[in-house]
Amino acid sequence: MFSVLKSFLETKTTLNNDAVTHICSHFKFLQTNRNEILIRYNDLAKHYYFINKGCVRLFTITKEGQEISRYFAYEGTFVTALPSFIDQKPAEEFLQTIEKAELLSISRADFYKLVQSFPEFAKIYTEILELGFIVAQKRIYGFQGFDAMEKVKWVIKNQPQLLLRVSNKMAASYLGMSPATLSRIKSKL
Amino acid sequence: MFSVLKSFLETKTTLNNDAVTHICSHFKFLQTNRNEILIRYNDLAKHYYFINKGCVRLFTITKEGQEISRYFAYEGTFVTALPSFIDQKPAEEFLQTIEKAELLSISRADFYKLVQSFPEFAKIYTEILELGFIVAQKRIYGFQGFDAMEKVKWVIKNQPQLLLRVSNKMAASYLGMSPATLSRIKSKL
DNA sequence: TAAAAGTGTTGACCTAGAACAACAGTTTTG
DNA sequence: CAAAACTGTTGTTCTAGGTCAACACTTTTA
Repeated sequence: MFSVLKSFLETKTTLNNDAVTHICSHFKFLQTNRNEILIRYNDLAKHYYFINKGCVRLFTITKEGQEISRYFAYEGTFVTALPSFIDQKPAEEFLQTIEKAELLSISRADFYKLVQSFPEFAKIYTEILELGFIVAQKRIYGFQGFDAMEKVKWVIKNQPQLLLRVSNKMAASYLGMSPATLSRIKSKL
Repeated sequence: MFSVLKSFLETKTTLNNDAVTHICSHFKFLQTNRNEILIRYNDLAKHYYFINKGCVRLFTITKEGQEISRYFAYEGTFVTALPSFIDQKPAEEFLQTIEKAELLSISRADFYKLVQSFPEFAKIYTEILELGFIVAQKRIYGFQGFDAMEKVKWVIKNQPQLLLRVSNKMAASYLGMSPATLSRIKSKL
């Protein structure tokens, strides 16, 4: 049950076995179906989720009612509505499983307690932030000035999982184009 | 000379006077002209800069030779090519003053030494990362699905300094539109 | 398991904004 | 301070990609 998280902690840190077990003990196991909502638009993000299995999506809805995908997270990574988790303001986004998933959830209070108690765990948080920052940067800047074809090539290169695991519709909204355009582009390679 | 940085540290942390002075002693004062390049495309970011006065821009150049602005930083904030600073890989972007500026620079080694020695300074680094992350998020998601007019309104609301201090050309490239389009939109409010 | 709802693909049309160009200021340079 | 280089604005033209619609599949629901 904690094996994925354990090996994550073991490869990322030098925490000993007891510490790892102690950290894991704060996580609650969570089975979900497809399309289950974990965080709603007006919620405060109260938990951090570690993905054991499955795929989780962050998205919003425009005033016209259209879903726009922001981010996809896969097994072996942490995910939450981070700005809300940090500042405890309304998320203004949804967190949703898009496949049957197994998650480990930790409360915000426990998470920060661990950050305070274990410098090695704090390091993981810093890494999450650094990585999140870098991925966000790459995403913005990688797309700037790209036409539709270039965006698709970019995503194939930088996030190869995406087009394979995610529906065309969701991928298209992530890429900022209509499903029709994405479909046409894929047919031209 | 260190007054802006000092008051920044004092409002953000509970560091005592000695610690603040000690931290400041690691920064080197730097006067620059307009349009001076601080970090080049293939450089590794070796310094963090605190802006005493002036405005600093992060940008890249497309293969067609067009400059694309990524980020603008103003007095009282830290700036560098952060992904490069973190990973010590080539910046793949330029850091440039766009006004006469007064900067305080600290070397990467000293910066991380301070992060390690002063938990309160580490907290500042965490805040920089969190804020950087949140701003980047807002920027991506704020723009998603927006047409040109909406982007301009967004930037007026969320980064009011931008249109006032930055040339139309730079602002347009930040917003992902041509200078002509930005000009036309401004004329319609 | 039949009906209903959702998804991917393709075709026809249309529009937001890019590209190009001309010109008036403004700033830089020698 | 004259010439050269840059910037902002506006008009004209052109195109990438959006919208709408039709259809075949697939998935969900009752």
